[in-house]
Amino acid sequence: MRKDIHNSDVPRLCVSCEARHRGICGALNPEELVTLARHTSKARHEPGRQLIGETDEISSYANVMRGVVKLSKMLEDGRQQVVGLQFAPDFMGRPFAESSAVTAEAASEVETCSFPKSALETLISQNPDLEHRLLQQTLKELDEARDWMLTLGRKTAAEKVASFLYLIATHLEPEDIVSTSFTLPVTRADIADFLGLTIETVSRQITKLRAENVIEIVANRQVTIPDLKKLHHRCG
Amino acid sequence: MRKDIHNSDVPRLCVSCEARHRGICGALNPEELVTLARHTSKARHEPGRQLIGETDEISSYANVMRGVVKLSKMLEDGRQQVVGLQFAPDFMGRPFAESSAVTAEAASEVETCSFPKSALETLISQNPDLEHRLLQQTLKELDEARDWMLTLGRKTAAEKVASFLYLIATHLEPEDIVSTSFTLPVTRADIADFLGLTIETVSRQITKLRAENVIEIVANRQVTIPDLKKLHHRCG
DNA sequence: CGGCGTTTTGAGCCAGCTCAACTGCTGTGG
DNA sequence: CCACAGCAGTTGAGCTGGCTCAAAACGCCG
Repeated sequence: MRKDIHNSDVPRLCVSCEARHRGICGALNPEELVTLARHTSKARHEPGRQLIGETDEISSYANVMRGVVKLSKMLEDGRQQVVGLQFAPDFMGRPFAESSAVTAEAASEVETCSFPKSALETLISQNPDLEHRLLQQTLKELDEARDWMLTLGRKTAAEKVASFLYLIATHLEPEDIVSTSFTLPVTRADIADFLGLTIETVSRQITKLRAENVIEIVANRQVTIPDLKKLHHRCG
Repeated sequence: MRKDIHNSDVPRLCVSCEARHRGICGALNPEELVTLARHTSKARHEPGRQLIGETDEISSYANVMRGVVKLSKMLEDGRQQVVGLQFAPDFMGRPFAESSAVTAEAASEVETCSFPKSALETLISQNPDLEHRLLQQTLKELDEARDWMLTLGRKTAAEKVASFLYLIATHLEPEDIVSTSFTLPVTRADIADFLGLTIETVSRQITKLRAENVIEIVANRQVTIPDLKKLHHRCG
C-alpha cells in the first residue's frame, strides 16, 4: 500500500487501490472518488467467467484490480482470436459505444471494481483530466495492438511463443528485471488463440524452448526465465 | 464543399477542409483555427514517400487531407507488417510520445496539413473537446486494429484478401452502397504486408475471386465490386 | 484408484511459402 | 516507330511449417 496524505478523505474502498495511482481514478479528487464509490461494486470472478459479450450492450465499466482479463473476438464458425490482455489496474470497457465489440473473460481469478456507464460519463464531462487518462490508456492499448499485429502477421511459431512469454514476464513483474519466475495466467488454448496458432504447435514450441534452456517449466503453468535477454533474442 | 455560416471567420486554408467537419479540427472555434493555421503547412507527397520513421522523434502532427497513408512496423531482418491505413480526414501522429513507433508512408498520392507538436499541445490544454476528438479517433483505430488481429490470426488467405477489398471499398466510398468501382490505393506488396501474406498468394487469391465473379479487374489496379454483400460473405 | 480435463507427442497432410520464369505495361532513347 | 529496360503483377512447380487427427501421458480431485 502506498503512502498517501489524503487517505483520510478517500472512500475506504479506494484507500489501497492501485487504480487511484496508476489507473484512471488517479484523475479524480477525493470528492469525485466519493461520488464514484457510491455507485461502485467490487467483484471476484473465477477463471473462464465471461464479463461481457461481443454484442452485449454496455451498461457499466470496470477497473481490473487483480488477475488477467482476456479480450477476444470470434468468427461465426467459432474460430477465435484473443485481441488483448488486461492487467491491474487497467480500465475495461469501450467508452462512447453501444456495444463492446469484444468478449471480455477472466483468464485467471480476477477482481474487478465496476461502476455504471452513466457515473463515468458524468465524471468525464466535468473532469477533462479523466478523459486525458482514458486517452493515454487507449493509446497504450493501440500501441500494444499494433505490436501484436506484427507478431501475428510476420513471426514464426517459435518467435510468437517467445514473444508471448516475454510479454507476460514483463507485464507481471516489476521493470528492469533480468530473470523471473511466474505462473502463466492462461491456458495453452488461450495462448494459441492469442498467437493465431493451435494448441499443439504452442506445446511443441514451449517444449523446444525448454530443451534449449531458454525457459524452465517447473510445474505445468509455473515458468522460470533465467535470462530475459536470451528470451528476447528469440522474439524475431 | 459544405455550407458553413462561419466560413467568413475561418482561415482561407481551412474553409473547404473536411478535417473541420469530420476531423479533429471540428473541435476548434474560428479563433483557435486561426491560431493553428498560422503554424500550418499543406504538402503533397508522392506514393512511397516516407512521412515519418519508426524511431524518429516526433516534432509535428498532421491531418490526412487526400489519399491513403500506410502505417507499418518492421522486424530487424526486414519482415514488414502494415498495421494501419489512414484516410482523409484522419489525424496522424502519436500524441504524448517521444517517437512514433510506426513508419508512416504515402501509399497513394497524399496531401497533408501539418502543424508543430507544440501548437497542438497548447490547444489540447485549453480545449477539452479537442482531446475528446482525439480519444474518439484513437478508439476507432483500436477497434480497427483488433478487427484486423482477428483477420491476421485466424482467417485463410482467401478470406484475408476478401476482407482487405471489403475494407478498401467501404472506406473509399460513401456508406450504404451495394456495388462500387475504385482504384486500389496500394500495390500488391502493400496488400501482402497488410495481410501477412506473400505477393504471390495475394495475386492468386485475387485471380480466384475474379474467376468466381466476386470482383472484376478492369485494369491492374482498377477494381469493380458488383455485389458488396457477396464479397462480404467471403470474409469468413 | 478411477475419471476428467489439460498437455504432450506422433504421423501424415496441405495451405501458403519459395524460387523461378513469364507477361504486360510504361517510359526512354536511338 | 520500334527496341528494350524496368517494374508490377501473374503463373507454375515443388517444398515445408504449421495444421489435423489420433493417442498417450500427466496432473488433479473425488
